[in-house]
Amino acid sequence: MTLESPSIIDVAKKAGVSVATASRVMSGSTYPVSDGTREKVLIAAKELHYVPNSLARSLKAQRSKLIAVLVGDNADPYFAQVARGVEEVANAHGYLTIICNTERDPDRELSYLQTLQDYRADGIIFTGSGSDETSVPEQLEIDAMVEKIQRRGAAIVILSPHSIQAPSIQPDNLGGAYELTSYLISLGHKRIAFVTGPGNVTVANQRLHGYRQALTDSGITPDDTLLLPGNFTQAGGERAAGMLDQFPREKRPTAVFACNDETAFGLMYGLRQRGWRLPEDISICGFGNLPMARMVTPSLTTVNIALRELGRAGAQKILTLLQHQETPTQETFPTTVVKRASTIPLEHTAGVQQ
Amino acid sequence: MTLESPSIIDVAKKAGVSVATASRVMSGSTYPVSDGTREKVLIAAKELHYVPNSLARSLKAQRSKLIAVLVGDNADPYFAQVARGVEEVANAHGYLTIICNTERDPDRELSYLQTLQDYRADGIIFTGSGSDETSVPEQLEIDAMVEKIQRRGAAIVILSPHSIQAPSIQPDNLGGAYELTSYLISLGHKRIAFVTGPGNVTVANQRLHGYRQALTDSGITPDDTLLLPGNFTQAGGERAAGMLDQFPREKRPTAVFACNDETAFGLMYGLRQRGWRLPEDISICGFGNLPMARMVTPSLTTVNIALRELGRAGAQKILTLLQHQETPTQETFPTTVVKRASTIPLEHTAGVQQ
DNA sequence: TTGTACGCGTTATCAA
DNA sequence: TTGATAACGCGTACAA
Repeated sequence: MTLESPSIIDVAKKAGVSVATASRVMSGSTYPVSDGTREKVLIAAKELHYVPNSLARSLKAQRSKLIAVLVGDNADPYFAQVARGVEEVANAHGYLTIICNTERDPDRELSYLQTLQDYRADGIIFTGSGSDETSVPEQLEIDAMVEKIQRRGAAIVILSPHSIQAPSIQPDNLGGAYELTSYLISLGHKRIAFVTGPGNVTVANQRLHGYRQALTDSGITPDDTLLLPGNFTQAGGERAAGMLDQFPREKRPTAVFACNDETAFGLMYGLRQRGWRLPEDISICGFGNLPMARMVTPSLTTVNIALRELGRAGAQKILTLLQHQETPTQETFPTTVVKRASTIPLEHTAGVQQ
Repeated sequence: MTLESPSIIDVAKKAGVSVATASRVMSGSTYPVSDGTREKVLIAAKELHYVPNSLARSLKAQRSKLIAVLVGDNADPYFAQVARGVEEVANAHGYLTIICNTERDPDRELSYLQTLQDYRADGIIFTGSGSDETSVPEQLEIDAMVEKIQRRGAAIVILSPHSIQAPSIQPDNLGGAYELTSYLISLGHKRIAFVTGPGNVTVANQRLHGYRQALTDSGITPDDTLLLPGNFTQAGGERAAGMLDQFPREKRPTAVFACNDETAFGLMYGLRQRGWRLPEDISICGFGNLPMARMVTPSLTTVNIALRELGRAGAQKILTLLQHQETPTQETFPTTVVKRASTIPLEHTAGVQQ
């Protein structure tokens, strides 16, 4: 019983060959090794239960076989799905996946970038922490860090709008929001409220723009009193429900576009708590098509983003970049409207004179 | 502009000291260094934007500052919450968190253990992949691998029943299920169905035992025709709904205990699809208290497990073990019944003669 | 086809 | 208090 794990030296000794030869066999080098020798080494390795030390290997090779995914919160279903996709592809190619919860805090983001540089992470995937504020004090440092990481040869990919410069795959937030709003309009709705995202997160603003554009294109003037502040959380949705409940009856919107599903869930819950009937009293829709969107009552109309697939695509792009192969700098990821029971025609909405 | 990141040699050169001295300053060693020299090194390091190479450091120190969490699927809210807690504590102590999706497949579990051994992961947290079958062919290999990892000095902690030998923190599944079932009984229910978990996953069986025990203790004979097969997923819950719908009216249960929340969500959805009214036609409860449990309609009665806190506790235990400090081998993690709207007294249930 | 010997970036041991 | 050097385990020029 060996207390220490055996090194390649032990394998070489046991096989009666040099370390170089043993290494060539174990590392799957293309270097020629005679079949007999190869066999001996493999047997020795098996008998010793030899496991190569990835740390040493990485140190030597200047690459770690680590891929990190930076998310706001891995317990948020949106990020969880993306991370799952990343891990799938990473694992299939022999990479480990590191999870980094930034809590949308630039300080934490920067701190993680430092650490990932320390570990010589081969790939870093940003998802969903991008803010409009190009003027956050940390931005300069983050940019510098990113550049440094890229110079080292690591690959960076962003899966949502972000101020940094890197290849990206972006869900079509604007298009999805436009289509979804158009759908509401096609149902007859004109007074459509919008629950915003946190502060100046770009994704949320893209959806807001899509919403506005669709209204304008249909000859409806966007009404800013119908903009309710949210923050991508259920709690934010519940607060919006409270505000909605305060509207004078004649000014009430007949539909609400919550800028993500979580918000829509909270909104539905909050409205029902206050005695509203859904969808009779108001149509509601979200964005993201989380697994629960189908399950809630009424089932939620929303915009589908194939999140797991997005994660997979992101990881693939990292791998492609690491192989110095060509890949588009900017890719758009399609979104599609999913029509369900939470949105109904205006004429079926309660309190609407036919 | 340097293309390569500077090493400690560069720092030493620039500061005009030896590598040893530079290292002593940078690594925060307790070794005495004169203030002047220390200053010089720190300035040089700052100017060069020196970042220590964690790989080399780990290789030398024989520890990686990596903590891995093995989960069935990180997109499952249960695991996502636990992983979040792990990451919080890990990050606060300078560790990176690696996510490993085993898909409950022993082969993948084994493969990941190998890789984690390669990387000299300092801590490994198992959560929720434990099965009753001690006879899976891989079990022997997994046991051997685990022992090897522990011999190396790495810490292993399990957060759910698992066949391997390691310190554990176990949610009180049996107690929670017992209490929850007792609550249903106190509402007057006698015909209580149970939707099981996948195959022979121990967690699910613990909950089943709690359910049975509570029935027996109340003088109700458990009826195996009320056991519906599930698999911890929404789809499983939907299937169970189909089976429930087939029951002859007089044999219908008046309440269902779904052995996790996901299953309960699917069950509620499936029943409603078939025209059932909830909770009037049947009381439903789950297990886990996921964030969505409160938001569904009707809000779900369930058993709370402080999952994020469980993850935190697991990571803490890892840290404690790594410092060779005392920590209980077996800890129980409390669970509490959360009463909500999805369960009602028997006499309020439709079709029940008063 | 095989072996020798060095370097990857740190830290620890020893000597000065 | 400081410096030279070995070691961690691996891969690879270069030599044989």
